[in-house]
Amino acid sequence: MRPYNQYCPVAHALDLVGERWSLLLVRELQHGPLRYSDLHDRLVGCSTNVLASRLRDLETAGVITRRRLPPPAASNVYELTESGRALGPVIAALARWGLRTLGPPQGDAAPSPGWLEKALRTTVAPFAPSARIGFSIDGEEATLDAGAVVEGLLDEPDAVVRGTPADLYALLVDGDTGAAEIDGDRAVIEALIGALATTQPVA
Amino acid sequence: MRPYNQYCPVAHALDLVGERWSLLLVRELQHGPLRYSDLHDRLVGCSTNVLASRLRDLETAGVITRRRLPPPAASNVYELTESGRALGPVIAALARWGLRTLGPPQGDAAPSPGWLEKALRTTVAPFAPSARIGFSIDGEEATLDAGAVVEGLLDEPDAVVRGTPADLYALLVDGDTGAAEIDGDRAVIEALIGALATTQPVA
DNA sequence: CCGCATCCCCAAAGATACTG
DNA sequence: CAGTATCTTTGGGGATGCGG
Repeated sequence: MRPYNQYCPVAHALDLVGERWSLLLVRELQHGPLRYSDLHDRLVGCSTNVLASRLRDLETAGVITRRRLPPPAASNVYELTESGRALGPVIAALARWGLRTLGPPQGDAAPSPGWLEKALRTTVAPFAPSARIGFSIDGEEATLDAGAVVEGLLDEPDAVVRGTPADLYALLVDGDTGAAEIDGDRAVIEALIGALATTQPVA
Repeated sequence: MRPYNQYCPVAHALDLVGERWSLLLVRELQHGPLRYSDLHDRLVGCSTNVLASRLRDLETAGVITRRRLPPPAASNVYELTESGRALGPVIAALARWGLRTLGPPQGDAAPSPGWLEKALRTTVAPFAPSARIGFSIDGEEATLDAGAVVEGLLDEPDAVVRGTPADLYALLVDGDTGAAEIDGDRAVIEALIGALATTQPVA
């Protein structure tokens, strides 16, 4: 991309990660290293040449690293550098803003495995209260435990939320406590909703 | 821009403000409404057709509004909507990440009027301790007062920082307390540096 | 002047085929 | 699997024009 040529941290950041697909690529790598074809599968619509170009640019920018796995798994994986992981607050801020107008998930949406864990990690975890909240949504299970997200339902949660993706959206975005089934301490759920509703984040 | 077609808040946010110049345009409007030609002057390199296109798209997206000033100042101004103002955390997160690799300002840089106030507001204010810190940098004066930024030097500050833009950069980004001249309570300056450093590990 | 719309040109994105 | 090569299409940059 042609640089903006402005001495401004925002412009400089966009010089590095402002191109099309760049931040979505970083988003995919936030949950662990991936191979080229994994990335190509997840970034539907991103053609191979564009993906290769972005990987090169982001490596030059110091955001990602290419690493060759040791035999017998002789393949390359891409992973975030420390600088790339530092983009977490940027992704989270974008996610929270995007939620304002995203709208609830449509019924025919078939999310990919691990979607719940990733969704909680990027948009909810940075603002979560120090409680243990389990989620069982449409077959996926994850637990928000004092700001961290783990797979499955941990023992002795303060509360557990069950329902569909649309129920989860209604609960966390609209604050509609009637949609999902809530077991346990409803106060921690209210606290979570309140934390998400306040619009002064960035952790 | 062609949409990403992903049910993801990040992708949706980028569908709305991910195009070239969009976020820089929002950045310019963060400190008050501006006219078309004002924006064109500040976004050097953004051609007129692209600027007009972005303004239309952002208005459609509900991020900005066009308003006709009453006579005799019969001209249009553009200003952020509530949704546009909600992009503040996104801009701030990008700014903080961009600072990691931006580097100190070059000597021949002639910043625009009000740069200090804007810089403090976007990158420093969200993380400032509850103190009154004055800044007198290269003729510009501003005060950070319990998270708010005002023009000029307020009375009875806890501390005052004086120096060049490069000194300010060295102080706030590198944590180099030797560059700028610091009057008053150095502890609040240390607290500010600490608050900036905790969420922004400099490479 | 201010606020764009038009036109032209080139760079970048999308799609597909192909190769080590 | 991990890209490169090639082609087409879209979008941005720059200049100009033009009505209010």
